[in-house]
Amino acid sequence: MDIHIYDTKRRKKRRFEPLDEAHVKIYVCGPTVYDRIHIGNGLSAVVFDVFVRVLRTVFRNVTYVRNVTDIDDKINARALELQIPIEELTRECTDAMHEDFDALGVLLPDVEPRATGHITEIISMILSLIQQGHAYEAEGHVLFYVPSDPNYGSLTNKSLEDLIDGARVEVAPYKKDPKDFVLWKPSSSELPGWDSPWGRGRPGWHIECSAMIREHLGNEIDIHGGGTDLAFPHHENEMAQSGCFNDNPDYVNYWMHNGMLNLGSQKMSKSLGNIQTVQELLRDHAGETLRYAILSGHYRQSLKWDDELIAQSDRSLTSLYQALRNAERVAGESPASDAYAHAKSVDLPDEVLAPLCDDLNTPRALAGMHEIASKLNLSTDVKEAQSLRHKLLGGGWLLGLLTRRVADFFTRDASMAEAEIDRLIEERTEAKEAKQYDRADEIRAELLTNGIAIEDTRDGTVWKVVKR
RNA sequence: GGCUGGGUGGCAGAGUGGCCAUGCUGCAGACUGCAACUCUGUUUACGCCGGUUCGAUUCCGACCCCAGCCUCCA
Repeated sequence: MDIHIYDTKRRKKRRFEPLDEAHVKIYVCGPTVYDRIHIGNGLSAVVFDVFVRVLRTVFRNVTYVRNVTDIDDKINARALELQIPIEELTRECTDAMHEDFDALGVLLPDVEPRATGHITEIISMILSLIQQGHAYEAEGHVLFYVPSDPNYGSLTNKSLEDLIDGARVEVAPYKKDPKDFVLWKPSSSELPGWDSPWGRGRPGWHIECSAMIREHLGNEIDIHGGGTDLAFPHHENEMAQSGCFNDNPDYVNYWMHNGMLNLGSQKMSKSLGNIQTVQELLRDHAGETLRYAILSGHYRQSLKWDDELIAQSDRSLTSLYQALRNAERVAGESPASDAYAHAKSVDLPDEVLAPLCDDLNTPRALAGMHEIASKLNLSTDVKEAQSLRHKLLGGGWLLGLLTRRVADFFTRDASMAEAEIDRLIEERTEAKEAKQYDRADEIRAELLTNGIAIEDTRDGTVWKVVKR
């Protein structure tokens, strides 16, 4: 099946043609680790997680690299504030990030490089850029000389004049051109630093990605992803560095940028302070619900994040699980979607895979999931029900949903002991048989007070935990 | 100001030159002792003004509004 991707640089949807069919290479910018990640970071991770799942169903061999920025002025400031070593801060934050991503159903990338592990590669890349006349040293700094790159601005369609007009950045006196940006800067003795030809210092933000891409994926890659807020200046600068280094401005074949998550009418961002951490949200909501909420909008659109979205997502997700639960009466116990981890595209439902291949249209893929679920609810034939369930779970695998066992989904966090619930249900069944409906309803009300709702099926009564 | 991307029914959110998106919610009905689950039906949609067309929410043009980027940010 063909995959189509909206390419930020070309500003249109393009059919995806890998550089090498036998090895697809994708790189995505991960977060800077100095605190708990917020749900906007989670959005980016979930989006590319689904995209990589799709790539893997179509292509045999995919290498997915997602970096961790572990050297940065904010990290230094935060470590100072907490009075802990920088390494301790970044290690703890990275662990916490893994916890949060895992709760959102995000699989690990093949490689998760850290900036601090690539200082040698960074220095050698800077040396080459200096040799080629694209960078220069000034007062212990090394700066990229923007006028040396004829393609600068081509990713985000910016003209150099516009950049100067709108410049809010402070122009350091040692810059040859106001647009020049830092590749290397000096470190004081109390800050983390590495020896370099330009003295003890640390790398700039943009060069680390250039170096890590080259180290782990080579001089040309298929896809580069990240949040749309990174397009400028981060990716533009990265493109300048890698493009000039290789003399190939198209070293990235497809640029993909996810839209921002909004809280109220504004982008959720640490600098605005309007963030919700994944950890906070997980206190009240299942990670799978948050994932559904993220996938309910198209990745390039901004997503309005609020309680209503989460509540709707929870109900919608529940209806998918309900279809699986209903199907168990026809087709037997259901596995979780993880069982489909190694499925290839031929086994996966077209209703879900086709929209995902079309620029990752997750809202339409979810519509496909609900269409399958509706058919499953109607099915009374064992074979048909099993086949539909197979499709639903296959689609669930692609989206990273339906990962829990049905029984676990409905009976998680029960406020009563299961034995007690079973006893009351049995008592109610007896009351019903004796036509003592007042007593039966009384038991049902008592269970509901404890957050337990019951459903009478033709095969007996089942229960589930509901939000009160 | 420049550069991106948007404005769709109560809410969220796809999509299409004329035919059902989908989910949630509301209402009505079936099922049920009553409910729940499920099923069926259903209510005011396509920012505004022109143009092209037999026909536009969908194509073209103008306008209004919103968000992102132009500083660190997924």
